[in-house]
Amino acid sequence: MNKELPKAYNPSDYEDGIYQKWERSGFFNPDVCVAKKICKQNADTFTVVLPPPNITDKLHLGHMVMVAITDILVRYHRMSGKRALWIPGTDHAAIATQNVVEKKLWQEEKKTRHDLGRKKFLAEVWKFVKETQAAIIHQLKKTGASLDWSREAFTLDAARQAAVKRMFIEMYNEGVIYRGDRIVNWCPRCQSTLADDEVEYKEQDGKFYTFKYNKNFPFAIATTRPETKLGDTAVAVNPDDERYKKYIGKIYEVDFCGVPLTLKVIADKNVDQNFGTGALGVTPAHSMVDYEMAQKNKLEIKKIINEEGKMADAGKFSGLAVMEAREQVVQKLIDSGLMEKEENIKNNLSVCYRCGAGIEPLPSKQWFVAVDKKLAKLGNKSLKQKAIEVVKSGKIKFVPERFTKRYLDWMANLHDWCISRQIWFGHQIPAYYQVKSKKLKVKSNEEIIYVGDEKPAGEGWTQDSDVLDTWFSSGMWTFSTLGWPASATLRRGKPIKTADLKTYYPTQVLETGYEIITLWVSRMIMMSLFAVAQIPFENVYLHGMVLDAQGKKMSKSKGNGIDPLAMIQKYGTDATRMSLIVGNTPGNDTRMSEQKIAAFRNFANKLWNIARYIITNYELRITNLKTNKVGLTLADKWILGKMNSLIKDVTDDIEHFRFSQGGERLRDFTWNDLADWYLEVSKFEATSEKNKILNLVLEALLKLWHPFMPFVTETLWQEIGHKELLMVERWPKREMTHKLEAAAQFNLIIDIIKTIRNLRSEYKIPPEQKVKAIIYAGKQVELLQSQAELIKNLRTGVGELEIKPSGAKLKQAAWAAVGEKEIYIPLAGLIDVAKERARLEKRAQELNQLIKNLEVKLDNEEFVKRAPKEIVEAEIRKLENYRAEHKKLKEQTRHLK
RNA sequence: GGGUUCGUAGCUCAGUUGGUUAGAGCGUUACGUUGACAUCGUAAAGGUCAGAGGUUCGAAUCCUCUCGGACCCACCA
Repeated sequence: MNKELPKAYNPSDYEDGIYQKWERSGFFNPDVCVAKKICKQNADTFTVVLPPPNITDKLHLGHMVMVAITDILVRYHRMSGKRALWIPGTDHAAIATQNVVEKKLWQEEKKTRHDLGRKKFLAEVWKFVKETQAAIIHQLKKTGASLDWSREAFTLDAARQAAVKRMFIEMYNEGVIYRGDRIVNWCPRCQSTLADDEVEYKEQDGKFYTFKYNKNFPFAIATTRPETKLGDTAVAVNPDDERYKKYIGKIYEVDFCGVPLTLKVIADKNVDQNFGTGALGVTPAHSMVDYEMAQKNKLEIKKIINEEGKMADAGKFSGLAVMEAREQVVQKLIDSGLMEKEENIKNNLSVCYRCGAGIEPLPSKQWFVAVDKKLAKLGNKSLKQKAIEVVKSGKIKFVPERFTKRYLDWMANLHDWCISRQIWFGHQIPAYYQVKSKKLKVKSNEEIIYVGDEKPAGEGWTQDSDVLDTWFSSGMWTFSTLGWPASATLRRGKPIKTADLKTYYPTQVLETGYEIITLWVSRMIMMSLFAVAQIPFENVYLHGMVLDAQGKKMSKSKGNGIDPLAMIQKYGTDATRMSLIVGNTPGNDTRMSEQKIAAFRNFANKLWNIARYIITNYELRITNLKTNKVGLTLADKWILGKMNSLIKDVTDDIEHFRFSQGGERLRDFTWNDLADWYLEVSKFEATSEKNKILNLVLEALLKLWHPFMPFVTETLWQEIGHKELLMVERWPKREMTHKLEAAAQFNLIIDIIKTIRNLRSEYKIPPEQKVKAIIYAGKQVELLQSQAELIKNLRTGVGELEIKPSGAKLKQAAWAAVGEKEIYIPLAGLIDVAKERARLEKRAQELNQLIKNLEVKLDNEEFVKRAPKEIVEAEIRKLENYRAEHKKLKEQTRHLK
């Protein structure tokens, strides 16, 4: 006996200490591994960047899925001798973070950001950032993530700020970034633009008006917003619409409610002939769709609603609120007899997700990334073309594959990416404007633009007050974390590599959620291709979302998230991780329940007790683990064979991202093969080789389990007495040849034992009563005789065991067929003959049917001709087996009389 | 409206390119357990693989449609 271990594994007693040990070892950093000769200088690299969690919130279970899966990969590759690097970091999440702080500020002090001013407000934001950042990092460590903290990054730290600035400047100089007009979603109350995904749609009752602009205009149009018609510059109809064909191309000067308009009739196939009058007034400045039409047809853009949500440049309506203007326009149309119809309809109103105010689409100057611009450095292809190419050619693979299609579809329809945001927190755009004259109020097109690292010398320069879309900086995450750009080596037009970038790029896997393929994955691909002329990662593994027990999305706003830390505290990190891995297949959502975590807590304890049993009963840390083949029992060969194929299968599973299957496979081996059978056998087989085999199996098992359950395995590894860390032990290889024969033979023993137990249970034989078992073993006599003691010992309650080569006459007996063998256990007086007969007859009927079906099948010429040979042969064998079984059945039924 | 995807045991999900009698965990029920483990053991019950049709010697798996759910995109002028 070596050492006392507690009866149950209590994770919280060990986890923090283990993580500290790992961290202090420095082995999370592959450079340290090389320096300490854990892996070779020139070993392959395996790099992953952690998708940086938003600092708006603590981690939820979705993050933990990501961490668990990636940690399996990283730990596996580290143990396989690679230079494994996993880079941690957090995302500043510009809009989201600013919103959180603004909300807090309003709740606590009833102040807006404008009350504080930019500088003070940003100080508040940074205070918040520091707090949540620390919480997130604490959580990441609790999950056991083997992240290299020496390379920790933040999308808004100094290095990343420099990188972002450089990227912007480079893209601007290449003409990929430009400034232009665009319709934005403007919230008049928040005084800010909203991203498309921040717009919510609310169904409401509205009115649908049909009217003519004036008497001179030949036909009527329909709209829900008559006041915007003051900004119309065209009327669009379907090119196939017979009613309006003759008007296409004509220009009308009309007086609309006292405001002069110039309207061109244009054709657009997106106009629905059956909706309204089949004609619509085009308002380029205040509708996204209309703006696009205006661009296509080179129409004038007339802005008639201002940032306050009031009419402007709209004749006598100027200064009115939008709703007032609508009422007046409607009244005017009715008075002049132009209104043809007013219908009540339901329509979707765009509202601000934050304040619920109606959104006004407005034209505004924004910065864009041109995705269609052909670039010399990309071989005269555009970012979009290149980004499609690298996926189509298979350089970047998606797991599961179906998301490739989603990516390609989305990319194909990609428009220029608007990267400016009218908020304060984030990367301020490194563009400076100089107005020609301070006295004159100049329009934007009279500004001089300078884009660069510093404010240029001279009078009157002001920096663009906008900041960049948060995805701009996170799009650079794969290379900005690896030291891009090293300003010293910076050369425009050439791939730039610093030491890290050279060594660890491109990364191997990106593990993320499928919901951000479009937002993030696509941007990373484009930006990496632009900046370093390489793909950012080779594989994109997409996990599903973690849903709550009701199948609802866990979200901060709903507050239905399960706190991972609470689960870790209660059940341990390993159990929590396993519950997220098993039953979670790529791309599919998974529901989470505490019960499932509890099940894996039980399993961790099982593993603990397996090790505890071995540690307390056997000598450990034997240096020479080479087993002597002569001394091996059947069970030994069996478990070694099983272990051998386990190593192969689990390795294969991890390599192919089948984490759930790998975990299940390991659990089955550990629980069903090792604990239930081999350890039980070992209690009765005190052979000389047992010690070695148990050492071998336990150590290999701990290694295989380590990526999945790092804490309990490392703890046990230490308890065994290893000074080195399991984390950097070498991944097991198949060492023994696969003992197929032994496997089949021992499976037979297992079947026999199970059968005896079943019979005892079925016939309610009390446990203390010994029975006599007679096995008609056929050709397996020798084998069974050699295992006779084992069969008696393994809780079968067999007192006397007879093994006979062939069938003898039976009296009253229960029986069971085991493969081709039979076991008879004469139990006079205890047997329910009627029940047994019924069972036999039922089976005989089943067999009859099966045989009939097979005969029909084999008579079918088509089948014999066309089915693969092996299948036909298998079917013939099957038929023979069924017939044999049937024959035997009949005989046995006779014995039961 | 366009697209993607899913529907398998009471619950949560596996089921690799079609191929013997469709699996696991949890839950349920019964029985058991003083020596690694009540965080345990042995077993049982529970499935016309959403429905209909088709392809095939053979379909949970491929195709079409219907029903139901999830998500993404577009957005009703």
